[in-house]
Amino acid sequence: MARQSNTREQILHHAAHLLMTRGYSGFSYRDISTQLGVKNAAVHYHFPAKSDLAMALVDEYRQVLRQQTSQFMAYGGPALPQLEGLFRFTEVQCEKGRCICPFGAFAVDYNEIPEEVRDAMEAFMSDSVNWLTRVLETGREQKEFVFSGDPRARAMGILASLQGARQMARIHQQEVLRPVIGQIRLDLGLIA
Amino acid sequence: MARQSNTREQILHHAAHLLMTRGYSGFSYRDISTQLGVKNAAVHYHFPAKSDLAMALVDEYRQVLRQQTSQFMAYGGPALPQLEGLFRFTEVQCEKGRCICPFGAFAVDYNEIPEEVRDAMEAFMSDSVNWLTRVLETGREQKEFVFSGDPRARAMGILASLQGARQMARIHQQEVLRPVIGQIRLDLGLIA
DNA sequence: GTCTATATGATGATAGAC
DNA sequence: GTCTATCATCATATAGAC
Repeated sequence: MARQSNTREQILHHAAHLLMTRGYSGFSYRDISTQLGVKNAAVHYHFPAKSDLAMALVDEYRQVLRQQTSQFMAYGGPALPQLEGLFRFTEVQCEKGRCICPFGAFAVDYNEIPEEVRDAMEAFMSDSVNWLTRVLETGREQKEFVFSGDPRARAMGILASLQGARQMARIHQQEVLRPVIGQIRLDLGLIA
Repeated sequence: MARQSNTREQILHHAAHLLMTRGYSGFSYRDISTQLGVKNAAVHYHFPAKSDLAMALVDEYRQVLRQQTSQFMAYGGPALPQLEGLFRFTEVQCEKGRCICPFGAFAVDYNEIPEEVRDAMEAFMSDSVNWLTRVLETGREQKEFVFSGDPRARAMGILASLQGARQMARIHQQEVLRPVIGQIRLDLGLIA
């Protein structure tokens, strides 16, 4: 893979942050270009339309998750560290300025993004649900987790909790993410 | 309370829908005025700034929840119907064109709304958490629910699940809200 | 009291300079 | 290949007509 230009990387970096803090229709090319010290049209060179930038952002976020999950998917192994990795990943992203999930941001502006991006989001979400379902199944087989019901439904419930918690955290004065994660642990029999 | 003008009500109605489908910074006064057959400035008469409209939207949504909860808060009673009411309320809102929670929309655009609105949102969220905490506590005392751990943490977990599920539902092809609600029921001992 | 005409600035995007 | 000058359009918001 050819090395991406520095400007392109910087654009993606700033755009990812802006997406999480202001939402998709809440930031402009000018916001990015100002921080980079160039004109907004320079951003248009790297990403002709805003939807191209959206597509790149989804791809990038997808790769981040893949880096954390591909190993497990390929080789199997203990399930608990996988789950803990998901918790830590969420906590770290959440603490950085109370950022909401890029996914949540796109979900809100879902009707304003092109179908191509929506498909990528759907694929991303399917991957996430499949991965966590597999983690839960494996963990239950190996007696790491104790829970009843359908693993897939539980996977969806956990992902929904985390996503919702990240949004509530932005509004609520009180801590949200920590108790919600504690709750998930409890329901998986991880706390005596 | 003096009766509100018809135009004002209509503006609020359309704005509420637009908020849930396109997000706060995803709709404009023109979007509203066009649907009403007037000029955008007419909307500015009723709500001088967009933040005034935002404030009214939060207040309105808050009243909707109060209508469903005030009775319980005041008189006590069986907890299960309260919880079922929350589920039904969420399902109905979600089915109407896969609308996300107005709250989730505002959370994304949190950095673009004035402090006054943020305070109202915080108050709204506190009310919601307090209400559900009380429902869970009462339900556990009356043996309607069976669960372990802190009722408040569980209340936050449930609300986060529902909010996250509404967003996932927009993206995911597969059904999300139903399995997530099923999961909540399971963890409250409502399914044998 | 209610709405329309108008202003001012920001937005995404194009054509062309270096 | 990379960026700047410029555009048409849309945003929120004001001043003033009915």
